[in-house]
Amino acid sequence: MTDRESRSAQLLWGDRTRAPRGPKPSLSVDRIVAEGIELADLEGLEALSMQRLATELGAGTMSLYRYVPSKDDLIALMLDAAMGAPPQVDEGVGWRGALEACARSCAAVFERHPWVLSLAARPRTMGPNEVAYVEAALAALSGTGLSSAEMIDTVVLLNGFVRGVAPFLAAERDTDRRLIDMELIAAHGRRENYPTVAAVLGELGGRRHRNADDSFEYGLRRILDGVAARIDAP
Amino acid sequence: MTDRESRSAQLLWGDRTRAPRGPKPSLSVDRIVAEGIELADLEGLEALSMQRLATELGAGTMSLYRYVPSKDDLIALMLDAAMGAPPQVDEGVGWRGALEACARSCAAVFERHPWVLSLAARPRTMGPNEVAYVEAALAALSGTGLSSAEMIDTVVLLNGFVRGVAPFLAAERDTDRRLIDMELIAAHGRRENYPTVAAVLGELGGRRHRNADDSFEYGLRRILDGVAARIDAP
DNA sequence: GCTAATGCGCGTACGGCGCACGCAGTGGGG
DNA sequence: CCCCACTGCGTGCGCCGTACGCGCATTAGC
Repeated sequence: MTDRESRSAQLLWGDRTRAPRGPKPSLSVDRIVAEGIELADLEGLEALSMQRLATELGAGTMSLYRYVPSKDDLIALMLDAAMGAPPQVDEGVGWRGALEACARSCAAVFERHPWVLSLAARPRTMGPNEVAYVEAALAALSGTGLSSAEMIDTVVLLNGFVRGVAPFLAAERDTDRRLIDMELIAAHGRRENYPTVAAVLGELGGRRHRNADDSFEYGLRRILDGVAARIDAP
Repeated sequence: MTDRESRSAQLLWGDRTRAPRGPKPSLSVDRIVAEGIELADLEGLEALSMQRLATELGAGTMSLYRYVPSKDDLIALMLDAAMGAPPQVDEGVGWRGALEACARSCAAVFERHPWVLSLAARPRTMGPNEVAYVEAALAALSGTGLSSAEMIDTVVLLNGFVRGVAPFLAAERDTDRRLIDMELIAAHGRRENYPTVAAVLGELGGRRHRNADDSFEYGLRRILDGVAARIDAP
């Protein structure tokens, strides 16, 4: 419980009621966080500075520090707020349907807020919404007969997959930016170092457009098939 | 082929021979990149500044820019260098053994160089080593009867899993830092919002230490099981 | 060996960053 | 009504990435 994390943890988990003494605040943590998310969505995390954010809010730069202890804490709040609550799962869809719903909802968040990815890639303390996602996934698995360790590992597996593929999906959706730039490789005479890549990409280039959703669904199905096999035959 | 990417692409993919005119350089791109990796390993990416790096190398800050066009380009070079070459795969281990070797080697890199994770989470242009990993994985799958699209999707799935799961593994290895801090949640009276999480974590807390390698192996097996099912029954 | 061309190390400077500090003013509780 | 907790925010500090250009080392061509 160091100072550094207790500050952001207090804001993440504590209530934000303040003593009604003194003048009314003209801003609020929620408004700052919301504006920060909007700015990060529009121009990326690197465009988010306290000065820029304050300007956007029509306030002085230092005024923000009345609400948020540091930029890092603000970003932690933005991360959890951007996640939002996990989806409501219909009864009767089974563990598989529930996990699919969680995974798809999570992937949708990463698509809407790409900057979340680089933040979620580092170890941190999860906020209420993030833990709620874990709760939903664990609850879905609680009747399957998996052990506690296996349940956690399954959630880790699924969450890891969604977070890991998101950059690939983003790259597949973006027709300009190529993760693997075969022209660049060929231009430097390295094409023969990667024969299989060249062959596979060449064959695919002839086909109609690569669909990022297909990649996601393919991976999701393989994972859930593997988990199902484990559940059915322990 | 914008200016911004052609610069780093040139360094990533081009040869680094220089005309032998003028005085001998006292540094080299490789030495700068290596020192940058060491610094990032020891103190994290946020401690890596050009001034700090130059001091570490016993050079003036601006001297680095004779070798590297910008900090971003340096980081791109560090990323690919930190990946290293993919593992040599023994003949006869089959597609499954080869993919396992790639996945484990990749995970080892992320454990040695945690800062790579936050970089790999954003869309970028892959370097020679990264593409070599893809080549190795695709080559392993080339005799399985999967279509080109399915081969790519499988590589994306596996790579996504390894990258997504790495932060969890790091958190499991770190006994202090908790991704889910149940004491913190309880301290704010939110424990009852997450009954399943509390139950599962409580049951696990009684057991001896959580092993990160177990989580990784569990996920890897489920994924490969799912892929095997697809290969055997198309 | 001389000269011109070239690449090198790096000092200086600029704009922007996060944020510590402290001041002036506001408005509710006693 | 007065006190003081609390507000917005101006100023200033240290650090950041890097554009620019100077002085010098080194080599190619003569």
